[in-house]
Amino acid sequence: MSTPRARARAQTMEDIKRIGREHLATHGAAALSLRAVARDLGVVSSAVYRYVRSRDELLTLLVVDGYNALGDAVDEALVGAPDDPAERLRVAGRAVRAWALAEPAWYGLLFGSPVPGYEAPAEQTVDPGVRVIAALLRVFADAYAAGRLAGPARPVRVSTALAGSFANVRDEFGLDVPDWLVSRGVSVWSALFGAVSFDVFDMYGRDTFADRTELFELMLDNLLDLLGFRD
Amino acid sequence: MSTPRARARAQTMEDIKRIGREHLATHGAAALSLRAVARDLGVVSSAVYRYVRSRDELLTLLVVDGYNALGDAVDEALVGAPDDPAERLRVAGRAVRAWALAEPAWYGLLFGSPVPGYEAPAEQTVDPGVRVIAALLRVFADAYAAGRLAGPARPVRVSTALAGSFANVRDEFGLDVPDWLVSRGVSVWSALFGAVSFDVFDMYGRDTFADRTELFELMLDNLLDLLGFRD
DNA sequence: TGTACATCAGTGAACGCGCGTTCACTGATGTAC
DNA sequence: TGTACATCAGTGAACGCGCGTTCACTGATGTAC
Repeated sequence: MSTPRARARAQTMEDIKRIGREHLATHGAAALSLRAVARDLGVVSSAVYRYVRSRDELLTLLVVDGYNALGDAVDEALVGAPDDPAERLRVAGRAVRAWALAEPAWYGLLFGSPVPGYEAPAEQTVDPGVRVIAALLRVFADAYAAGRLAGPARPVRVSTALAGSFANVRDEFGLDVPDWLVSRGVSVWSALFGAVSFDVFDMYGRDTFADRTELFELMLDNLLDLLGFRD
Repeated sequence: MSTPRARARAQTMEDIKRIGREHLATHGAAALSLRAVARDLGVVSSAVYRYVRSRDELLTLLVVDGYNALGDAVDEALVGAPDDPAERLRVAGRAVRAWALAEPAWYGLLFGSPVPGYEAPAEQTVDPGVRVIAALLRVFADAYAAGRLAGPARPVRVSTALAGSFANVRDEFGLDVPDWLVSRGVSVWSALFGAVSFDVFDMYGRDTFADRTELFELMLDNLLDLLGFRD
């Protein structure tokens, strides 16, 4: 089907992205350099331009691949998970953390400080970037539909403008959940990534907590409470 | 008291740090360059070495100043805040967010992806770095002492190792609070910074939420619930 | 099946640029007597 | 108060380095007839 040339090309493309990822880890996103990638690829620097239009385009490829790798990790973890929504939420959270700890630099490219002078093009990055929150929202909606969640003691008041945003979210993801759950869901989402970032970026002191995995499990317990799971 | 020369030196030092902060904003931490700072200072590049031993030392100065600026912002906000612990927690959270939005690059230096090839020296950065969580823990302990918090429905089980870490935290900050509150407190802490990072680093889509300040207020409500505030 | 042509991967030189850091120096400011 | 010396801010040249990107090119691979 494909010619040898086409296969070689695909292989080289993969090599470039792999080397790019390695450089992310050793030198950081800001220092990602096509010349250095070319060196590791064993090729003269201008040759890389046959594959990638510019340094920024390579960054975008890595961003898109990264969101997809993370999305795959979460989706795969959920495929093997039990039906219980509480447990599925834990499984998804653990998958995010495990992936981030395995690929700290790649995670940093996606969720760390923005790379100066580079803005990820929305057309290419939004869809993959939305996969994790989409998966989480599905779990939230399932928990709600199954009557597993206790609503707020006092009604959650949301302005018309923000209620409109919440309605858009519901539409986009095809959900049927109340505003209070959207509010809690967004909180759980950002809290989850906050905990993972603190862990990956080493914001707790080096040895403050003896067992960070256990600490994360406590965080998951707390997030389940926050979402409203009845015991 | 001080000689003109000493005063000029102090002024130049401040200028260097100010310019460094500006470069953080425009070019990012990884691209912070002593030559560029010298250029903006209107001085030949080698002159900067009279003030700063190396590029990394300048980074460390900015990190320390950053933690202190954030710590000051939180402390000052709390000075003017009411006694109610719930409100104090909100005030502290808003202060963190406001500072981060006003100084996104500086915030990114402190809480974003690590700068490749640079590690902040613990001796200088730990004390200032710990100020915000110290302030939060005091609020948590006050809320607990005032009987404002509901404990967990089911007991929180913590391994001996992690319980030891929790005990160390209690000692270090002179607190008298149960393990479940340390667990929730750490969660609130990382969740708060997760929400602020999502906001500052633009991880929500550009226009997903009509009013991010209001969204953050909902997050604060949720964090208060998570901590255990009775209504 | 063989040939002529088109496509394309990779080369090597060049462009103009910026970086951190060292060093010997000049000239102004500060200090001890 | 005046002078001799020490301190120190800033200069300018140099070191060796890496960067993104363009361009004309060679030679191998693929394709149309």
